[in-house]
Parts: sequence; C-alpha cells; structure tokens
Amino acid sequence: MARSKEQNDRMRESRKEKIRNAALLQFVKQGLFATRIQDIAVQAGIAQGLLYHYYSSKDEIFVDLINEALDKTIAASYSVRDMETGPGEKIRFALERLVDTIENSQTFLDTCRLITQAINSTAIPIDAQDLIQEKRNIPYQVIEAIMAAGQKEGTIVGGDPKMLSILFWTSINGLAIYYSTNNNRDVELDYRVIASMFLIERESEE
Amino acid sequence: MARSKEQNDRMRESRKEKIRNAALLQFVKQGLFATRIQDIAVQAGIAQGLLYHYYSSKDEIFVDLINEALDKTIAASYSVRDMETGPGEKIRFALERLVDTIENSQTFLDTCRLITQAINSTAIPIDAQDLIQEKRNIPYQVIEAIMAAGQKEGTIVGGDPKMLSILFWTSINGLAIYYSTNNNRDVELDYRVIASMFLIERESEE
DNA sequence: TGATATATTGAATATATATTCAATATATCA
DNA sequence: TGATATATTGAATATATATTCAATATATCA
Repeated sequence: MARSKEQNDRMRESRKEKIRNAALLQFVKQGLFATRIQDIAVQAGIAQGLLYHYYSSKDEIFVDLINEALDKTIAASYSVRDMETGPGEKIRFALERLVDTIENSQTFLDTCRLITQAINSTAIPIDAQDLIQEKRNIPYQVIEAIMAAGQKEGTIVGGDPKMLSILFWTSINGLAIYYSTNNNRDVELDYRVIASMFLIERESEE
Repeated sequence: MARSKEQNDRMRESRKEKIRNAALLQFVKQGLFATRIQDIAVQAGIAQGLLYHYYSSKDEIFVDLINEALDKTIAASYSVRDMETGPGEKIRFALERLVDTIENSQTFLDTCRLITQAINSTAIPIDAQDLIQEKRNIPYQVIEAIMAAGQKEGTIVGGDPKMLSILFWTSINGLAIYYSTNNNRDVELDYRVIASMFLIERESEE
C-alpha cells in the first residue's frame, strides 16, 4: 500500500471540504443551476476533472451542503433549548445572539441563503428535498415548545405558540436574506424590537 | 394590410401575458435557470418556437416579470403612504392587509418569491439587476418615512426608523416565503403580533 | 531506487437545451 | 376568392456545459 488508509481518508476529507467551501460560495452567489462545475473548480483552484475524483456530481456536493446547513440550524436551536434559564429569557437571548450573528457572520448568512434557495425550488436533487422534509421543521418545533412554556410562565405573549415560532424564524430568516444581499451596513439592528413581539413587558424591571 | 394595427397589438399583448403567466409559474417553482423554454411553452400550451415570436429570449421574459413584480410592491407601498390616516394607523392597517394577502393571494406569494429569487442571485440578466437596483429600495424608504412621522406623532416606538422599516419588510417577506413553501395552512396568523414591534401600546383604548 | 496507489490535468465526448428556420395554417381585407 | 400579413409548428442547428478518460505526476513504502 502506498499510503496509510487513515491518513488518506483525512486528506480526502480535507480536499472535499475545500470543494464544499468553494461550491457554497458559488451556490450562494449564483444558485445551484447557474453555477457550473467549472466555477466551483476555479474557486477551489483545481481542474474540473479532479472534482469528480471527490464528488460524483454537482448535485452530490449540493446535497452535502444542504445537510450541513440544516444540521447547523438544528444545532443552534438545540443550544437554545438546553439553556439553563426560563423560556422568556431563552427567547430574549436567542434573538440577541441571532441578530448579532446576522451582523457578524458571513457563514451564517450563507447558510440561511442556501436553505432559502433550496426551499424555494422544486428543481433541487431529490435527496436534498428529502433532507429538507425531514429536518426543516425541527427548529420551528423547538421554538414552539419554548414559546408554550413561556406562556405558562407568564413571560411570553398569548396566541398560538406555533404562530409565534413561525414569526420568530421568518423574521430572522427575512433579516438574514436582506442583510446578505445589501452591502450597506449603516443600520445597526436592535434585537429588542423583534423581542417585543414575543416578550411581555415588565413594568420597571429594577 | 391584413389586420388593423391596434387589434393586432392587443392580441399580441394578451399572448405575451399568457406567456408571462406561464413563465412566472415555472420560475417560481423551479427558478430561472432550472426552467427550460420547453417548460414555459408547455405551461402556456404553445410550441416552443412560437415563444420566440413574442419574446426574444428566456431572459427577456424574466426581466418583464421582475419589472412587474417590483412595480406591484412599489404601488402597494404608495397606497399605504397615501392613506388618509395618521402614520401609526397606516402601519397597523398595512400589516393587517399584508398578512391577509399572504394568507389569501397566491399572486402575492409568487411576487415575493420571484423578487427574493432575483435578489439572491448575481446570475440574473443585467437588465433585471438594474431594475432591482433602481426600484428595490422604494418600499423601504416609504415605510421609513411613515415610521419617522409616527415617532413624532408618538404612536411608533423609538429607534432608527430605517431599522424599523427593514424589520417591517423583512418580516413580511420572510413570512411570505415560509407560507408559499409550506402547504400547511393550519396556523392562522395574527398581524397584531407583528404590529406590536412598531406600535406603542395604548393603555386601555376604550 | 522501484513498485504501487492515488492525485491531477485538460482534451474529448456526451448530453441537454436554447435558438433558428423552413414549411404550413389562419385571419383579414380588397 | 385571392392577396397578404401574421401565427404556428416542430425538426434542425448551435451552443453550453456536465462527465469521462487517457496520460502524466506525485507520494509513500518496501
């Protein structure tokens, strides 16, 4: 054998990651269909032929990326769920952190855009559709449960908790899309405006 | 001459509209690049060759549709601006109507999706990019002015009015995208939750 | 150093689809 | 009815791009 199996696997995986990063950049910029294999290869700094050494098709890369993106949003929602505070504070803190992430993390914006793109087209690979079907609703369910708990606790406003969860995520998502397609960073966001949709005002906290 | 010029123009325009409607359906479902000329022709019930009798390319149809979509959102924002009420009430009423439209108008959802798609890709025709550049911000500016006026009036919460306008439109847009890609209509939306981001609560209205 | 496995390249090929075009149909008016 | 303009079709062509593949390079170990 020319090289140890493990070392080889590690190198292979890091090469695949380089390709995924290049593909993500192009998919987010142009969309799955407008992105050519050539674009990804150039972005990754390799010949197009080599790409097929690691991925058997453009679709396969896309599916890998969608899976990663969905897992990231699920992980983010679990980290909120598992906080050691009451539900009202969880919502407040989650919004604070999400808004900050929108303002500062290009990766987060790319993730939101990729998922939005995928959700907005029926022409994406069937495997990607299945993953979305399977995973898309988890963050909605997590927030819905927190909203319901907060209503019991008396810190979250009334109304269908499912609706509140939808408004939570669609606000964040709408904002992320706006931000990633507007280079003007002249407006500073205040998460408390969004939070006021969900949190019951306490009269004079002190 | 075989047919009067005017009659001909009218027929031509109605044919073009049929093609645009077919194209909108396909673009919204699949996206510009995944939609084939053949898909549009089949949807419109004509041969592919005939399409070129009315439009010189797929891109040209797309540009026409984007232009229409942008004009619709601008017109909607102007109708809010020109209401005969105070700014706070304008915001309240606009949200009430927009949420209702999301729940009941497929055309509105298609319009939102098409614009979101266009904004999310740099691979769209240059003419479409120019139109977006030129028209996209108008609804934001209109709502920003109303927010500022409402703050003077004392009915709108504090904070950068530009930020409030961004939250206004990104909430609506996020919601529209969610709704158009989720067939579950089991959740009824309450516009007052969104309105509570912007309107100052009046203690006991009666 | 030689053997072997894997990496890499870019030209060749296959394929999908946009666009053109010649042939034919249809509508209107003189 | 015949002349003329426009509508319509679908096969032919052009073109873009995904995928394959033969040739070559490189890394590792015996």
